[in-house]
Amino acid sequence: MASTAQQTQQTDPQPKRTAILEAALDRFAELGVNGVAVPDIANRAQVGTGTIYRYFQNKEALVNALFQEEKLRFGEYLAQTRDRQGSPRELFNQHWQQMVGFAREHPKSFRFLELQDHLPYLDNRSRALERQVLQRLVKPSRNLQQQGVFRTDIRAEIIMATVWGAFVNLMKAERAGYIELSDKDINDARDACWRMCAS
Amino acid sequence: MASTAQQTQQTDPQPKRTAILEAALDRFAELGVNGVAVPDIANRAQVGTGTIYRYFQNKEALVNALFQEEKLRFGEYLAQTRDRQGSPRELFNQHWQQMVGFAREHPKSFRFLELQDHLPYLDNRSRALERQVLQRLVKPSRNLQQQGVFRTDIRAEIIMATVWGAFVNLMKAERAGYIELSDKDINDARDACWRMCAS
Amino acid sequence: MASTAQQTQQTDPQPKRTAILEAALDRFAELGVNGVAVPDIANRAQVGTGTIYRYFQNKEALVNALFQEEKLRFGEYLAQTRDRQGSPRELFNQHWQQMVGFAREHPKSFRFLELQDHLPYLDNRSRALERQVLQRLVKPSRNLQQQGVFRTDIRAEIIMATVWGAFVNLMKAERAGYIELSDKDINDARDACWRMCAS
Amino acid sequence: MASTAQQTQQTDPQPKRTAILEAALDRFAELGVNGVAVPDIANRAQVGTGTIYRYFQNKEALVNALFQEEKLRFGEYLAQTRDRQGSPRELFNQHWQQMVGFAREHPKSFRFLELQDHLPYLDNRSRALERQVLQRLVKPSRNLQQQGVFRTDIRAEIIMATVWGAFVNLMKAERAGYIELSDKDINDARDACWRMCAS
DNA sequence: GATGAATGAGATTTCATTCAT
DNA sequence: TATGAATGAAATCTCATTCAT
Repeated sequence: MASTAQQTQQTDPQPKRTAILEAALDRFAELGVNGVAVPDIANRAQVGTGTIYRYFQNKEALVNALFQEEKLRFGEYLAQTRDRQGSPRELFNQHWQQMVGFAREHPKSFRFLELQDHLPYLDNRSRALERQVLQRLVKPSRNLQQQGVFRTDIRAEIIMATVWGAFVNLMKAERAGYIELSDKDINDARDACWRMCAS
Repeated sequence: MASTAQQTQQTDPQPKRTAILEAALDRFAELGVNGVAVPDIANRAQVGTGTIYRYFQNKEALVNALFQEEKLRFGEYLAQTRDRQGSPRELFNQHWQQMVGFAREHPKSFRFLELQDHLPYLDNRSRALERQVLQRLVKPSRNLQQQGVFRTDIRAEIIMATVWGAFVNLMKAERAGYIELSDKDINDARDACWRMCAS
Repeated sequence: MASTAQQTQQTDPQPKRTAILEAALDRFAELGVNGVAVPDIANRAQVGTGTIYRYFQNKEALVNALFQEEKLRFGEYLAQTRDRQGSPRELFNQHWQQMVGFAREHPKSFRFLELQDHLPYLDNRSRALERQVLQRLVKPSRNLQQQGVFRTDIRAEIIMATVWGAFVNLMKAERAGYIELSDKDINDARDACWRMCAS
Repeated sequence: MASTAQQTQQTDPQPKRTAILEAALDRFAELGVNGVAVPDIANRAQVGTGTIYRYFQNKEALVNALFQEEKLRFGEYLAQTRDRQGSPRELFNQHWQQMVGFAREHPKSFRFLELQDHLPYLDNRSRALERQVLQRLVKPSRNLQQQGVFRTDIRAEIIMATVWGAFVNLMKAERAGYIELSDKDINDARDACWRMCAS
């Protein structure tokens, strides 16, 4: 694709910033935010310690910037153009597949975003963004309710929180080594969630 | 019950240890394990800092001990004698209510156990215990499957992880201020989960 | 003297705090507040670095505490019981001698207090205390004015600031190696200051 | 004068150097030498950070260069052509007015030069220059002594240090907010100093 | 010459842990 | 056994200086 070709030609305008965020994601996903020292991130990013403080006011600001970038990346991933055709059931499956796809293709991002507790240091912008991305997940539920496909005796927010929680916990249990997830398992869970919502 | 009466008369054989664990839960639930300094725990427990190290080898051991105590408390809560009579649906509802009850009656315990990421420092014992308690949640699913009440085309572990994840995420979203949960919402989610599992 | 004997028997209730303040005065007097790192103070005080932060919230608080202790010490030095007899001129000379005595007996204290610019980091308490000690120097001027000994066509504050400034600058010039001060020089300056004020 | 007219037409041969020194004086006067980071000076001077190091070997060299420039400026200010006529008293008053004028017209310069402690980093050239400028203040005292106007029973250096110290301390107390100085106060102090010296 | 992003040594500060009492 | 003052290793962060452009 032309756009891809162009992208590869475009040079990152802030390669160090990018390297820092990548390194931070890498370490945070593995050890948690508090398990990683700033110089460790600098090392992995092949950057001086002080450089991190040129791009981010302090460690907390770095965490929030990373959180926001990854939440946005996640939001964009979910919004990827996809076949708008198909039955509601097929659309639901596509949605689910999108969630799986993100967790599989961006495992560090997923671990950092969803498997850790950031409440103690997230700033308002981060929390607003998280809310906003969650709202994007609520919308399809609401649409399906209006189409009479999803039950209407339950709030769309609750449907979303339930499905999303189910999904995240599957990933969490796999990550902790408590279960192994085959493709069938994931599809089974998907179908169970459909049953949960369908009228 | 006599045993209960006795228990209340029994003096705690290790009151300091208990005070430390209580204080630790209190602070950990609010600020996360890494947000709390050991002397802070000692202060809140009305105990010398060094005393903590008489009962626990180090901070990590304290975290693991607390995790295990609370997981056990949670397991026992779930196992509380209840009406074994009733339809499968009623039993499921009782189960769900048990989960809600724990989260409501022991909010600190719930936050600490379920809303934080402990993977980086949990030891084998803690992880084995978590597994074990999760298994207790799997069993009812398996039973209901064997009775033909739950669908059998999906593994009991997956059912459990899904329902449990749905529940935890509701609590998480409430804690983060992203949704407000009425009793109806919680019951709606319960019924949705039932639909998910029932054959 | 009995009081002295008692003092030597009294043990300092906070020997570490005292050692830290002593070490800090020592280094600050020589290199200025910004020329000294906290671990240097700790080393000289034979104390762990962290110990300093048990007694003082941060470096700035240490500077302010030291400033206040030394200002007080200076104030007390000036207030030392002395011969209340004697002519105004003799009293003035005693006053001057007191100032000389402090600068000579507590050279580090004098350098730290008077030859450095603390404005950028002094807190309100420190500034209030400095004001207060300066007021103690204003009072004798005012008294002598009321007795008709000092001229009254000039504000007591101005007299004080002038005499005190003259004295401090003599010490400063000596410290910088720009002049050498004999006893005669110091007495000459004293007499000059007397002429300045006397009616 | 022709030379002055030319000077105003001449473009500064080193405008960046001048901008750096101006910016440094500005910041140093306010925050002290150690309170100002080199890049801050560069920003205010509208100059790249590295540029500072083209004109000055390091920060200490910059401080010394600035100190010397300002001391010279002060020396020149004092030497400004003035009415050589007039009684000794009038000459003394003119001298005093010169000091006041410098402090009022070049407050940053005055604060930097006189209200801060530079001893720890002044180099030999700076200290020699300071001595030299002070000598210029000593000379008039010596002259007046030789004319029999000033008392001769006190060294000219002592007279000078005393008068100068009195003056500086008035300014310092005003700067610290400890006193407010009216024109009358300043003139009163001047007259007091005259009395100090006059035979 | 001029720049300013990048650097890393070094400063400040925290906190898990120890140990004398 | 219990204490909590003391510790210093390690974390966070700053800033004088360099160097590729």
